[in-house]
Amino acid sequence: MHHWLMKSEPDEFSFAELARKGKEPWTGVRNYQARNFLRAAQVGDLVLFYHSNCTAPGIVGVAQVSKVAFDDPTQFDPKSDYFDPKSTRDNPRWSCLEVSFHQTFRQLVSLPDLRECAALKEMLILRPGNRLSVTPVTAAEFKAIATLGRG
DNA sequence: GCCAACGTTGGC
DNA sequence: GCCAACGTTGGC
Repeated sequence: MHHWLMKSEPDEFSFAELARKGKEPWTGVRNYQARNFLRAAQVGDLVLFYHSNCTAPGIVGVAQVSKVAFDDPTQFDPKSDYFDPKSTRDNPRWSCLEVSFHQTFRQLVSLPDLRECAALKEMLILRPGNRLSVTPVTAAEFKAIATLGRG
C-alpha cells in the first residue's frame, strides 16, 4: 500500500467535480518522474488531493486509485492539449490511471498548515520549486494530514 | 503580473 | 555530454 499526493488546478479539475462524478481518468501527466510514480501506484492506494494555483492552495480530500496505470489516450489525440507527437502507439510515453472519490476533508489543510507541521518537513511538495504533479507520501505523513483534515 | 525553480530542448 | 535558452509551474 502506497500513499500519494496529486495536484490539480481547481479551475481545470476540482475535487468537488471528482466527488460529483465518482471517478476520473487522471490524464495529462507529462513529466517522467511523475509518470513513474503513476506506474507504481496500485489499486486501493490513497491519494491526497491538492488544489494548486488558486486562492487557497492545500489539500481538500482523499481519493483512491481504482485502476492501475494504462496508456494515456490524450497523448495520441491531436486535438488534446496533452497531445505528444513524439509518442507512438507502439511505444507510448505516457501513462494515466483512474482515481475515485474517497473522502472530503472537513477542513482544508492549507499550504501554511502543511509548512507548520513538524511531521511534514520532508514532504516533496514543500520543497522550493517542486513541480511534480504526483508525489509519494509516507504513511506517517498521510496520517498526520488526514488527522488535520478530518478535524 | 512577478519571479524563482526546475525540466526539456537543441546546438555544438 | 555539456550548457544556454526557453517554457512551465505555482506561490505570492
